[in-house]
Amino acid sequence: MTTARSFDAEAALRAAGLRATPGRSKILTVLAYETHPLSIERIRTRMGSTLNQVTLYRALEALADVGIVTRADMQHGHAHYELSAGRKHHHHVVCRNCGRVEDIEATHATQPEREALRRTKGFASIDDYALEFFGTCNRCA
Amino acid sequence: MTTARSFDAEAALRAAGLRATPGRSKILTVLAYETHPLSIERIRTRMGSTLNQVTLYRALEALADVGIVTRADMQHGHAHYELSAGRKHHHHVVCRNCGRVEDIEATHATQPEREALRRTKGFASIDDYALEFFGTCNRCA
DNA sequence: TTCATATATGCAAATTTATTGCGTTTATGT
DNA sequence: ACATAAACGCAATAAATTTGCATATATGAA
Repeated sequence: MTTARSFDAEAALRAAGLRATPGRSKILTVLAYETHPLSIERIRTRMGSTLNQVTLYRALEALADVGIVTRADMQHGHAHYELSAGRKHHHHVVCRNCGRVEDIEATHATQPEREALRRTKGFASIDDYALEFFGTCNRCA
Repeated sequence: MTTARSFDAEAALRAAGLRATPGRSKILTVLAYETHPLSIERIRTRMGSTLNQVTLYRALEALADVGIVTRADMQHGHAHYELSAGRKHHHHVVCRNCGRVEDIEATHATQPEREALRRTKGFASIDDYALEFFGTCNRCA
């Protein structure tokens, strides 16, 4: 399994056909130490904010396009990203009150993408899915 | 089952403790005729754009708070809303290329919220979830 | 190792999406 | 028909994201 410490950002980038620039490597290193999806703002501060805002947006878009990171929506009004490479697909539980996020393992025995594809009429392929739960965390309850 | 034609917007509003204003009723009527989540922009144009932008945002927030509508994220960079009152929980399949959306019925035998709650450590309750699939539609394939 | 070049970055500006404050209007219960 | 809390509209602002273009750099080939 890919752990935070052993994650090789540059290798992942090159394997995906992207250039291994310092900025992108730093982004991935930051994300590799996190267990939750981070907002762009957070990624920025964790990086030390050397990378230009626009570049950060573009880098995350590129990383998402090749599947190294995944974009998640926590209904907070802005995008969140997390490392997907080397991680098991998992779901998020989001506190409606304070925004706290907890990961839970994927619960499905079967691949939900397959099941979903069988049920659609107009789709040729389904390659990913996002599952978010919403509720109240213990601290807010 | 609640169909588009029979949906009583004013009754739904009052039952939820909200005032039945023309603007809100119109929003719900618009949504009732749709099978997909609509962007705020779309809702606005479908309404005939009499309602102020800010009021529209606030109305949708209020409607989402009481559960009449549901907010969905199609990874398009802005919020989408659909009527939830009277509809079965369902999922969305989103085309990454053109944005086309197709609904599919909920596939789970058990309530996923329950399963999720059992698996969390820090949550007191989970009352909703969102499941979106991403892929390529036939037309774009 | 140097070089050519597609790729990535940075800056400034613009756009899109969403929010706030506040005074006025209106739906609703009495 | 009245009082009043809830909604609304307007103007301004904030937050999130994107675009165009000039410069810099990672990478493969010579």
